[in-house]
Amino acid sequence: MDDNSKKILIADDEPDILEILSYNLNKEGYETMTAKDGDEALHKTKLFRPDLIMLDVMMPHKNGMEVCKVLRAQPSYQGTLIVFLTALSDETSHIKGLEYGADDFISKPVSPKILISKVNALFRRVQKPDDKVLQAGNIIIDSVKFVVMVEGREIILAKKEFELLHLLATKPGRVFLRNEILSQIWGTEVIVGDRTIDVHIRKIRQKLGIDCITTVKGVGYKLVV
Amino acid sequence: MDDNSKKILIADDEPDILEILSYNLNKEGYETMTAKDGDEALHKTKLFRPDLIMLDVMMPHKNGMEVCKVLRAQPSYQGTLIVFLTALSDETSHIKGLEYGADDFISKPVSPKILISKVNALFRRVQKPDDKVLQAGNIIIDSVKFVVMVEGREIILAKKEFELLHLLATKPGRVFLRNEILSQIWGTEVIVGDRTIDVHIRKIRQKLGIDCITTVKGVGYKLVV
DNA sequence: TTTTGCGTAAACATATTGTTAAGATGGACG
DNA sequence: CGTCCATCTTAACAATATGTTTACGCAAAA
Repeated sequence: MDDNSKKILIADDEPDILEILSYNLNKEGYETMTAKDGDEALHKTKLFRPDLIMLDVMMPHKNGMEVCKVLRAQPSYQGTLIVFLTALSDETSHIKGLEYGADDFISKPVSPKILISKVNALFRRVQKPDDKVLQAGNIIIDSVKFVVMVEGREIILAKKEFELLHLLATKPGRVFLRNEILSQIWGTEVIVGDRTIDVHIRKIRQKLGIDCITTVKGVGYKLVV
Repeated sequence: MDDNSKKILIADDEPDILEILSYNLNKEGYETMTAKDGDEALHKTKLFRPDLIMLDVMMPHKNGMEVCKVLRAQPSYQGTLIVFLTALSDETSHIKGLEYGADDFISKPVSPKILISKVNALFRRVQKPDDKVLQAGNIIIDSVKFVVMVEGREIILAKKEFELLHLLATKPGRVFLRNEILSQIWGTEVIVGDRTIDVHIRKIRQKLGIDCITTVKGVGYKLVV
């Protein structure tokens, strides 16, 4: 954080937006680069490995959602922060964006103050070490004791089940793509069938007794609070 | 170094303060969690049972003094350490804080050095002199006499068995990974087979006669209370 | 309608641990 | 110095929990 050599890629088809954003981020000490469409964004992401990517929702050659989906499906970019640039009114984009694994939204027209505070907050959040005790709603996940507490009951999960629930609980409400889950829990070398995740999800639902994991068809799973 | 794993709750409405404090405390080996106002502090205190609570005097939804007063009124939190975060000049807070049962004060802006030394000092002060005798549930482990008491019976364990049980009893409920157990009891140079741990666990279970050690498959063992 | 994606249960495969007994080691002691 | 004895470790096998696949059903989307 003191060495603000964080790299930020900004993708938007309007040159004015690119300029305003990079001007303000540069002033704050961030290193920026720009792309004018989705394909260029993907290409430059591979090249420069930015720490944060700001994607305009509406862009030529792959819109923001598509770029996000492509990136999130690859293990190497799952730690990368992704922020969407949306029109102020656009509510549906927020919902869809979360499903695809966005970390935040910035609405246009952009206020420099909000921009900076959001970006700073995101980086702050990321570098925090993983908590040993997670809480999401009335579920407490204790990695130290290796138990899950639900409504006072103490529930024992098998290892994979525990890991899966723990992953979802790191970002409650956010959807995790099936690819993301696979690479986080099984790693990239191991290859397991599609039904495997379902079965584990089912066991978790069964053992917890409450309906806390929601299926987002065609996308993945998320923990609801 | 010394494996503290003491839990510290930090309550402040300024994110920057939370970040600075938890960063420094984490680096020192403490486990931290945060709250952004008084109500959240109380809630998380009940949930996570921290060993020390750092309260900003000025917070939304119950200020530090109020939180302190609530906690001190309950017997279960009288052993909990409470520290106030105050502005440097604020003399009256010190006096009032002492009346409410504060254990120390840390003035903002916070110096990491002072922070760490104060926190360490507080824990040193409350540390029990007799950790030669551990108790977990109805099991008493006496490192001086080298015996274990279970339900009045005096049981003699072999050296390795004793060390293993003692290790588990230092943190009842916590899961110890097999690797952890190996490095703690056998050290890093010695290499023993996987079954060795199992056999010792078995002997302990057999000798104690009660089922106090739980297997967490794929992870390790823990002592239940 | 056809296709796609997910839920479910049972069968199957695997990994991890429990158990037992048999060497290996080293100290105590005559 | 040799014997006894407790402890530690290992190997072999049994038992079980866990993980994965298969097969099939259902519902919603194309």
